Amino acid sequence: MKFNDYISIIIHQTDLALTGHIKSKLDALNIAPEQNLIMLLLWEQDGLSQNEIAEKLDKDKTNIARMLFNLEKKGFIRRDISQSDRRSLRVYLTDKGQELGKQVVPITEEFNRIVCQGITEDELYVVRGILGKMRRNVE
Amino acid sequence: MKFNDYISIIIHQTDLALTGHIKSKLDALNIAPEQNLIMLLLWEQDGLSQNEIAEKLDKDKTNIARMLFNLEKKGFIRRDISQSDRRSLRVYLTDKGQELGKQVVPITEEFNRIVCQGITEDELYVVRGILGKMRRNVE
DNA sequence: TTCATAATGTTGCTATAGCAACTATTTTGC
DNA sequence: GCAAAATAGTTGCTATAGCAACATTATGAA
Repeated sequence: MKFNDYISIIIHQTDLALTGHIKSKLDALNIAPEQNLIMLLLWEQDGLSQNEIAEKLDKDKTNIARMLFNLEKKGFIRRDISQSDRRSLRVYLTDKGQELGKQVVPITEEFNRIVCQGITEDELYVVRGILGKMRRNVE
Repeated sequence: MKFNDYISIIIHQTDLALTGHIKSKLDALNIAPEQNLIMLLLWEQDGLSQNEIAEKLDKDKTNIARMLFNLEKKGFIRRDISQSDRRSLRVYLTDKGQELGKQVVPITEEFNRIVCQGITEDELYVVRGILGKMRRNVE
C-alpha cells in the first residue's frame, strides 16, 4: 500500500491546508484558528465552563485551559470562579471579545465559501456523512 | 453560521480522531504517526534527502528535520552528508528501521480497513476528489 | 458525618505544525 | 572567477494536541 492510498493521510493533508489558510486570514486579528473555535462557541453562548467548552469541542481539557489562558491574555475573555462550584471556571466574553466577532465571522464564512467552491450541496452532504462514519469507525 | 456548518471543522475533528487512533496503535512500536509517514517513504525509497522528504510530504522542512532527529535518536535511520552536495543530508534506514516496517505495515493497513468500514469504493473515490478540490481551492 | 470517589483545572511532558532568521554551501550572472 | 542569489538545514518562536500526575473541591456511600 502506497502513501496516497491511505485515506487518513489525504484527510490529514487537507486539514493542514485548510487550517493553514484560515490561520493566515485570521493573523491580522491576532486570533489563532483553534482559539477562534472557542470564541465561536462563546459568541453563541456566553458563560460556559472550561469543561463544557472542552466537551463541546471534543478536545482535551488541557489544551482548552491553555488556549483560554492565551485568550484572556489577549483580552478577549475573562474567567471567573463559578459561584456554585468553586472548582469550575466560567468563561465570559469581554467587550473586545464581542467586537472581535463582528470582524471574524465574515472572514470565516468567506473562508467556508472558498473551500466549498465548485462543490455541490449533495457532495458536501455525502462527505459529511462519510467523515462521520469514519469517526465512529475508530471510536 | 453554526459550528458544525463549517466543513473545515468536520475535517479537522475527523483528522484528530483518526490520528489519535493510529497513534495509540503505533505506541507499542515506539513510533509516532508522522514519524511513521517518513518511514513509509523510506521503505519505498531509501536514501532520500531531508528536502526531498519535506517536499513529498508537503511539510515544512523544520519539522522534517526534527522528526528525523528523533528517528535517528530511536535508531531507525541514520543521516549522512551527501557526497555531491555538502549542504544536503541523505537519510538511510538502519536494520532496525527495516525491521520496523514488517511490524508497522500490517497495523497501518488494518487501520485503513477499520476507517473505511461500511464505505464503498465509489464513496471513497468521491471523498478523495472533493478533498482534493478543497485543497486546490485554498492554494 | 466522614471517608472514598468524582470532577475541575493545572503543570509537565512529548509530538506535530509552520514562520522568521540564521549558517553553510552551491549555483548563476556578469 | 567572483559577487549575488538560491538552496539545505538548523535554531528559536508560537500554537495545537493529548497523556499522566497532581491539587482542590464536591459528591456519595456507609
